[in-house]
Amino acid sequence: MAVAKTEDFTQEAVYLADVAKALSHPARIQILKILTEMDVCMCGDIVELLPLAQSTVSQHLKELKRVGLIQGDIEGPKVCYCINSSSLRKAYEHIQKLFNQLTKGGSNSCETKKK
Amino acid sequence: MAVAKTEDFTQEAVYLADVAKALSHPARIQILKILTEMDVCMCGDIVELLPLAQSTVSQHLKELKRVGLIQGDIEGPKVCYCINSSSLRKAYEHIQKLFNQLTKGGSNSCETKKK
DNA sequence: TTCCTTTATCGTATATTTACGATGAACGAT
DNA sequence: ATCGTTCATCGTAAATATACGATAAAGGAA
Repeated sequence: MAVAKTEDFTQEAVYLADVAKALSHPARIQILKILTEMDVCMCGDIVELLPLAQSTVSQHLKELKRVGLIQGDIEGPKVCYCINSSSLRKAYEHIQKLFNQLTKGGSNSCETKKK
Repeated sequence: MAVAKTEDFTQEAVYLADVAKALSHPARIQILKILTEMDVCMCGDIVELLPLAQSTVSQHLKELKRVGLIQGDIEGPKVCYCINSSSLRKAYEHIQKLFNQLTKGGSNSCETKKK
C-alpha cells in the first residue's frame, strides 16, 4: 500500500494480500518449488537455477522469509533455506477459505444482479 | 517484473505470480468478497464500502479484470461487475496444485537437508 | 593470520504501484 | 438539448519493487 493504511481493511484481507504479495513474482514461486522438489537449500544453488544475480535472489529469499513461508538456518558461512511447513499450511488454509467463499456465492452472474 | 523478462521463468510460475499480484492488495481481496457476499455490483456501491476514492477503486477493478477474476457488463452509464466463476475456478485449481506440491514434499526441514 | 566461500546489505537506477482530484465519455431522464 | 449519474482515464505525486554491482560480514580452511 502506498498511502492507504492497513487499518482501513479487514485483518483477513491484509493477511491474504500479504501472502499473495510474497507469491507475486515468478522467481519466488520457482524458489518455493526448488526448495521442495530439489535437494537444495543454499542461496548459491538457487542462484544457479535462476536467471538472476545473487543479490537479487537474496532479496527474493528475504521477502519469502518476511511472510514466513520459508526459513533460513545458518550453518557457518552458509544458510540452509527450507519451506516452513506450518506457515505454508496456514497460508493455504486461509486461501482455501477465501476461494471457497468466492466460488460458493450462489448467483453471481451479472445477469442475476441486474434487476 | 522491473527488468527480468517473463521468458526467463516457467509459464506456470508466471501465471501464478500474475494471479497472486491481482490478489496482493487488501482492497482487491475485499472487492472480491463484496461481489460474492453482497448483492452489489456497481463501482459506486463498492466505493461506499471502501475507504478509497472512486478513481482508485476503478483502478483496482481494472486490475482484477485484467487477470480475468471479474468481468464488467456495461448497462448504459453503469457497469455491473461480477465474479468470473470460470477464471476464478481455474486460478484456484492452479493454486491448489502449487500448494499440494509444496506441502507434499516429504523431508523439507533444514535438519534433513543438512548433511 | 590470511585466504576462500557464502550470503546479506548498501547504493543506485528504473519501473511499477497506489492514491487522489479533475476531466471526459456514455447514457438515461427531463 | 440540457442535466444528472456513473464510471474510466488523465495527470501527477509518492511509495515500493526489482534488478545489478560492489562491498561487508561470518566463518571454515590453509
